[in-house]
Amino acid sequence: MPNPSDNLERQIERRLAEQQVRLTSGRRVVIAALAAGDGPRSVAEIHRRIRRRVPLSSLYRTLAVLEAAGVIALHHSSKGITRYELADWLRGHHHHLLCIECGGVDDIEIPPSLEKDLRHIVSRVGVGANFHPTDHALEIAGLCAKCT
Amino acid sequence: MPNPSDNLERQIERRLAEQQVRLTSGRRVVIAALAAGDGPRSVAEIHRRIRRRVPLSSLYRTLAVLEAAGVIALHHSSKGITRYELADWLRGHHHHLLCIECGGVDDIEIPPSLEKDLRHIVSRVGVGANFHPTDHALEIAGLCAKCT
DNA sequence: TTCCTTGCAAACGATTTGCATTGGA
DNA sequence: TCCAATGCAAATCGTTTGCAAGGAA
Repeated sequence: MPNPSDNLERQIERRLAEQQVRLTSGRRVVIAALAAGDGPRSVAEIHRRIRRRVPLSSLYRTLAVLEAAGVIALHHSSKGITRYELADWLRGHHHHLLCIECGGVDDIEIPPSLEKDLRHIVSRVGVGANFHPTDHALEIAGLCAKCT
Repeated sequence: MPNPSDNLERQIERRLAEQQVRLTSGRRVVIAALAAGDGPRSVAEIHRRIRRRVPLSSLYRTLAVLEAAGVIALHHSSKGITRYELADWLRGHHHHLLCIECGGVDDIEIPPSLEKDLRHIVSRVGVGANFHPTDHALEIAGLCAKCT
């Protein structure tokens, strides 16, 4: 039985090969840590999760390489903390829930009908502002289930 | 004829007085710099704009105080740059346009009907995710008029 | 072999803090 | 007056880089 994350890894392998970027063991470790999460992770969180098997400097370089290759994407949230997550084409278009109590960030996929409405809003705003939208993100702040 | 920014300053004075926070000359300078902009400003931009009359360390402290008092709000955008702007209750609820070419960030107010649709989406997403929304932000990335 | 990648340590830029001084309510 | 706010310099934090050593094509 095919494991969906096997498939994910194969997609990433193909992408990196196309871009002539080597998939080394350290890079695999970092990708696995990001794939395991259900939201964007900070560099410090990734570092902790992989139990420091990849030194910080290499971790930063790895993240930069993967971002340039389009495998992961940056997310900017509270307190100037930079977070990374798998790119949309790997994990699907989604939005974020930011808890104002615990500071956590979670991914959320919204139903197609709502996503359609949202795209409609974005395109109308773009026309009105003489701006050409290529992407959008809805960030919802509030209290998560745990902190309610 | 009353100047709208006089009114703004009075609102801020009242708010700070309520919170027993002193409105010193340095803080006035910083607030004026933020009120003059039409989008969130980075610390470096503010520092330049006030011609270094407030040293960096004091500027950081001032921004922290104003944020705690609810007069200004943080905004997180590309490259881990932290930006500040007047709080929503002072400048009205709005969203952001992020240019992927020049890195600029601009404020945009969207028409009430679209804002209503957006609130509707947010509340439906919240219910579905067992999350209690208190605020939302639509960040639209793309090409600004200048960079098209 | 030939580059690319890694690890370490040092460098860097942004932000924070300690402390003595100044200034506002 | 009296405590909060300021300015400076030093400390700290997250991130980047130079360089020599290790590893994959």
